[in-house]
Parts: sequence; C-alpha cells; structure tokens
Amino acid sequence: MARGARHNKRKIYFAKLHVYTYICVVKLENALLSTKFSNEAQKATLNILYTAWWLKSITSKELKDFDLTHEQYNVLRILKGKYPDQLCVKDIARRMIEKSSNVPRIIDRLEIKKLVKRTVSESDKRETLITITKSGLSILESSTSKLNTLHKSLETITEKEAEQLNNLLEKLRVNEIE
Amino acid sequence: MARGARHNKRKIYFAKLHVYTYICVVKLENALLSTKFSNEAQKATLNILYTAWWLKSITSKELKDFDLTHEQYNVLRILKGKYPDQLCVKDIARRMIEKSSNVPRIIDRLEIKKLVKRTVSESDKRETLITITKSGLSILESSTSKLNTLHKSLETITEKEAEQLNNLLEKLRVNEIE
DNA sequence: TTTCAATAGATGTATATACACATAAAATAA
DNA sequence: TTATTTTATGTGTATATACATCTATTGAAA
Repeated sequence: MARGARHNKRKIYFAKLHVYTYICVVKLENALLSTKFSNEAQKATLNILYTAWWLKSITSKELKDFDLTHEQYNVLRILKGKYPDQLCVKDIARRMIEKSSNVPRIIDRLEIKKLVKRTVSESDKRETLITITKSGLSILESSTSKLNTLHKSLETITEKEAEQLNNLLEKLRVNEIE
Repeated sequence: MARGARHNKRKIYFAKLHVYTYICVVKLENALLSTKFSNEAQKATLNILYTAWWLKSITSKELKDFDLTHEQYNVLRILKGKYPDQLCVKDIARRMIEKSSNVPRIIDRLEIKKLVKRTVSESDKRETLITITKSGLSILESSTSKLNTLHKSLETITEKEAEQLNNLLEKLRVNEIE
C-alpha cells in the first residue's frame, strides 16, 4: 500500500463507461484492476502509459472549449515558439511529442479553421512554410491560459521531485536506440 | 545537463521522417528541440507524454512481427489474466490502460483473426462474453516472450528507482479528479 | 404489471497514428 | 549536363481514440 493510499477513494468519471463513481484510482493497481506486475520497472512502464493517457484526457477536455485537439494545440504552440518566424512541416514534425504524428494533416485542419497559413518556400520549393495567424495566436493565448490553471493543479509534486521524475524518465530512455 | 548527458549522442530513427541520424535524444530538450519549459513540473508532463510515445513505439515494433497492435495485445493480456474465465466487454474496458479505448472494435479485429470468440451471456443477454482462443493464447505467449526481452533492456533503472518513479507518478495523479 | 431509467454493447463520425507510397524538387554522382 | 538519389510533402489505408447515438435488455419506480 504505502504512500498515496489515503488519496485512493475519489470520484471519477469513466468517459466510455458513462458512469460517475467513487473508486480507488490513484494507485495503478486500482486504475487497471490488476496487481500482477512482474517487477517495479514493468509496473513503471504501465504507470507511464496510464499517466500519459490521463494527462492527455484532462488536457483535451480543456481544449474542447476552444475546438482544438491536443495535437492541434501542440502544433500551434510550436509555431508560436518561433513566431514571427515560419516553420516548415518537417521542423514542426521534429518538435512534436509524438514523432509519428502526421503533421500535414494536422495542418489541414488548422488551415480550415484559419489558425495557420501555408506558403510554398521560395528558397526550396519542396518546403511548405507554416505561419500562425492572428486568430491562431489569439486562440492559443486563451487556451494556454486555461491550461496553465490546470497545470497549477498538477503541481502536487515539488520542484525537486519533478526534477527527480525527469531524471528517472530520461534514465529509462537511455537505451533509446541500440 | 547533469546526469544522462553522456548517453546523449545516439543513433536514432525518426519513423515519419525516414531518416537515421546520430543526434542527442535522451534529454527531453533534444527530443523536442526546445529548452523553454516554465518549470520542472511542466517539463515532467511533456517528459511523461514523450516517454509514453517512445514506449509504445518500441513495443509496437516488436508486436508487428505477430500482426498485433499495442491495444490488441493489451486486450489479449487482460483476457489471459482471467483465463479460463471469460470477461465481458465492460470488464475488459475497465482494465485497459487507455480508458477511452473502443473495446468492441478491438475485439472485432481479434475475432477476425480468430484470437478471441464472442458469446452472448446467458445470465444477462446485454453482455458479450469474450474468450481467448488457443490460437490467441499461443500468439500471446510468443509475443510476450519477445516483449520480455525488450523490457529487460529497459531495466536501466534499479528496482528502487522504479519504485520511486511509480510513487512520483501516483503522487502527480493525486488530483485525478477534483 | 406497466413504465421508465439505467446499462451493455454496437455503430457512426471526426481526428489521429502508423506506415506505405506517390510526386515534385533539390542535391549529388556519373 | 544528365542520371540517380535524397528530401519534403502530400495522400491512401488500416487501426485507434474520443465521443455521440442507437438498440436490446435489465432493473427499478409508479
């Protein structure tokens, strides 16, 4: 049991299951209804996957108010990082969290909503340069402000613990490629 | 920089970018080509999302040999956990890592490949009971054995560190629902 | 018992992922 | 210069996610 146990009983909503219920959710055992983990490292991989899903789902819920998906938001954020410079599709792809994201198609959706603009690069006509529009910047600002509020509520770990968490994740990824 | 820095220069393959190249990948800064994190906690959320993507992608690569997706594997694993008992769709859904997974459709694909069987529950005709077939058990066994080898290479952190990682992730999720 | 709400699962739609392949342009080799 | 390879992007397909809605069944209330 150990730490965290006192936080276990909480009200949660299973979107897919259409049910609000008080159950134990914080411990991974409760989230997955399983106690069979071969070791702590294997449990950690499941814990990372589950936590990532959880982070994405609470973030997406906020972004819904702005008619943005998590990935569309990510592209806008990347574009703003270099604004007013433009970025080509490949440069955006390199900065995406999920490297296999299909950036041209995410750009399609953003372009329809007039949040970004495509232009062909003059120096290299293969490249498509993407510009975030005023409208894009504006929606990014308000959605970011909303997300910042959410992220504050996530500061349940200290700066030092977060640093430790970052180090552990990076240590886990040491064998990123053999 | 701190720890892990010595591991930074590695050969990696960007699936989408069709390119093998030696670059620094272990530190999140290098993976996302960004150094602008407002604090360690915010960096940790990105780090979790990126690590989850990385874990899924290396796992999926192994599962491809067995014509299984990460999610199909997960369903088979859940079914084996209760074997020879059957599980209904809702019970599988509750055990999924990603709670919004559309289980009936994952079952569809597994059924086509004859790895699972559907039967209507006698006691409650709304329920569909899922059984893993001999073929499903066999493919699960060989794929699990392949994944175990992969997971061994992931044991770059000690048991104690993994435990610490689990505790930090669970502490982060304390505000799982307000 | 009849009615109505809740539940289980299937299905439809939009978006995203994962990956193959097509096309055009640029870079390099012959 | 011409031919070949590489690069950048777009597109096609299968699967998955996120979420809404439909149907059948169950269970509970009137």
